Amino acid sequence: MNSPGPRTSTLDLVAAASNSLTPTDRRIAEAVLAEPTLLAFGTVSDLAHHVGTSRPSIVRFATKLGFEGYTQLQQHVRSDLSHQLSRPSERIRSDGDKVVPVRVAINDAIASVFDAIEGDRLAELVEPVVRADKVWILSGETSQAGAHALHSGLSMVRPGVRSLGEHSLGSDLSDAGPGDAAVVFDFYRYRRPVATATKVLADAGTTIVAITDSPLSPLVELADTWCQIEVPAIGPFDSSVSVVAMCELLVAAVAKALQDDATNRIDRIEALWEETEAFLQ
Amino acid sequence: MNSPGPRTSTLDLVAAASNSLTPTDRRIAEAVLAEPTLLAFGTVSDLAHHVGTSRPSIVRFATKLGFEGYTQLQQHVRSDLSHQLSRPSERIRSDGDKVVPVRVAINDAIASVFDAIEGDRLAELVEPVVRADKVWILSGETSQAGAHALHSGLSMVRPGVRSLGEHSLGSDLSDAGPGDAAVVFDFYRYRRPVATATKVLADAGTTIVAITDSPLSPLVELADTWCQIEVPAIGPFDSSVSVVAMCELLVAAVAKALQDDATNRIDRIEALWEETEAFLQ
DNA sequence: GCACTAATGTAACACATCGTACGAATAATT
DNA sequence: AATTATTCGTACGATGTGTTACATTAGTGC
Repeated sequence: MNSPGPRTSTLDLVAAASNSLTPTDRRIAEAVLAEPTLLAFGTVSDLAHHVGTSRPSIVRFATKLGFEGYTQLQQHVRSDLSHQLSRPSERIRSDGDKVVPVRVAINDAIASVFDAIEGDRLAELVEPVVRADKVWILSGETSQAGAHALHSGLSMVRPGVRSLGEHSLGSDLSDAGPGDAAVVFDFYRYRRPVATATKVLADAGTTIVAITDSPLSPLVELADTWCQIEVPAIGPFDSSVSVVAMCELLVAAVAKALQDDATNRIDRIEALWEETEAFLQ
Repeated sequence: MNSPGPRTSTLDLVAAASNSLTPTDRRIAEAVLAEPTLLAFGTVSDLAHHVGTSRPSIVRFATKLGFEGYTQLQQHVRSDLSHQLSRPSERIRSDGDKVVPVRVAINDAIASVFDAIEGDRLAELVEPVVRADKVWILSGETSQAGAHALHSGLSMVRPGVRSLGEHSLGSDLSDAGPGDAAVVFDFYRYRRPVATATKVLADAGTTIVAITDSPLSPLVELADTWCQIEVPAIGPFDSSVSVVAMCELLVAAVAKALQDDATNRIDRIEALWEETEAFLQ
C-alpha cells in the first residue's frame, strides 16, 4: 500500500492485542484493516452498522487496544493519516536513493515477464507442458526458487511432475522420452550441468521449454520453445522474482488449459487439508 | 508546490471562490488551505476557534461554496481524501469494476513490499538475523518459494541457517535458544503447524521475525518484529513473488550489514565454483 | 448625521454523539 | 447438571454537534 491506510503504527496496536480479541472484535479489526477510512471518518454507529454489531462492542474494541474510548482511537488513526497525507513525496525521497533503483529494477523485470508472454506466446510455452506425459523441471542453483514454484504449482494441477536441482541433474533421466516435456531454467552464468542434462533430454526426444535471460543462452538452441526474461539484481545477488512470476503464470495457464481436471485435483487437496485440520480458520 | 499533496479538488473549489468572500471567509479559506485536515477531521467549533471566529461564520462559509451546510462540505472533503488515500490500484478497482489484471495485482504486491520496508523498518527486521547465532526459517506450504530464496541467500551470507518446511516442522527445534533468530512466514490460511512451531521457538527465547499478510495473523503476537505484505493471486493460486522479493531484500540488507564478512564468504564460494569449472563462461 | 445594508457574533434548539450500567445469552468449567 | 465467566446487546444519560433565528456592529450613500 503505497500507502493508504493500513500500514500504520495503529495497525501494530491491533496486532498487539490480537490475542485477546473476541470473535466480534476480530470482525471489527478486519473491517477496519480493510477500510481504514471507516475508522478515520466514521462514527461509532457507522462502524457498528458496517460490521453488523452494536455500538458498545466498538467502544470495547477501542479500549482493548489501550485507548480510553473510541474518540481517542479515532484521534490516533487520524494523526497517523495526517502524516501519510502530508508528504507522499518526501517519504519516497527519505529511503530513496538506495531503494528506488532496486524498485525500478524489479518493476522492469516484471514488465519483461509480461512482454515475454505477450500475445499467444504463453500458450505456446504451455502447450507442451499440458500435453506431456511427464514434466521435468531442470534448474541451476540460482533459479531454484522459480523451479520450486513451478514444481509445487504444477504438482497441484497435473501428475507426473519431477524436479531436478543442480545436484541431482546427473541421475534419473533414463526414463524420459518423446512424450515428455522439460522446463529448463538458466541465467547469466549458464551452468554446464544444466546444459548437458538438457541435451540428454533433448536427444531422448523430450520437448524442451527454456526460460532464460538471453538468446545467447546455450539452452536456446536445444529448446523447442523458449522465452526471455530479465533478472534484476537485489543487492549483491540475482533476484528470482521475475522467474517466480513467470513460473506462476505458466502454472496458471496450465491450470486453465486443463480446466476441470485441475480444479478437481485442487478440490481434492483442499478437502484433504480441511479434514486434517491443517488450517486454523 | 504542485506536489499532489493535501490539495484536493474541493480545496481548489475553495481557492477559486476566494474572490467573492468576505474578510472572515477569506481567513477561514486560508486556514483551510494551510491545514486541510482541519476541514476533514475538525468540527465547526474547532475550525472557528482556530480561525478566531464564530461557528455560524464557518457554516455560512460552507453554504457560500454551494453546500447545504458544514456537514456536506466536510463529507465532500473526506470523500476526496479517501480517494487520495486509496492506492492507485484500489482506485482502478473501484473506478472500473473490472477484474483486476494479474499485472496490476503483481505490481501492487511488489509495492506493498516496499511499503513494508519504508524508513528503517527493513533494518529492524534484519537486525535479529544479523546478530543471531543460528537463523531458523519456518514456512508453510504456500510460502516455501520464499523460504527457499531466503535460505539460499542467507546461506551465502552467513553460517548457521536452517530451514524447516511444513513437513519437518515437528522436529529439530530442540537446540534453538535465546541467541537465535527465526524468520517465519505465514499467509492467509494460517497454518497451525507453523504457528505452533513458532510458539516453541518463541518460548525458547528465540527472536521471532514474522512475514505475513495481516496483523491478525497468529504469528504477529509471537513476533518481536514483523511486516505485512500483499500476496497476489495468479490464476487459482497465491503468488510468491512478493514473498520472494521481500526475502531477497532481507538477504541484501543482511549482506550489507555483515559487510566484509559476507563478501569474503561470497568470494570464497565463487572461487570454489571457478575451481571446479562449474561455469561455462 | 441618518437610514439602510451587509457582515458578524450571541443565544437557543433539536439532534446525534460517545460512554456506561445493566441484563440476557452463550460458552466454559466444575 | 449446575455454576461461573465471558461475551454481547439494550437502554439511558451527559456532552457536544450543526444549524437556525435573532441581535449587534460596521460600513456606505444621500
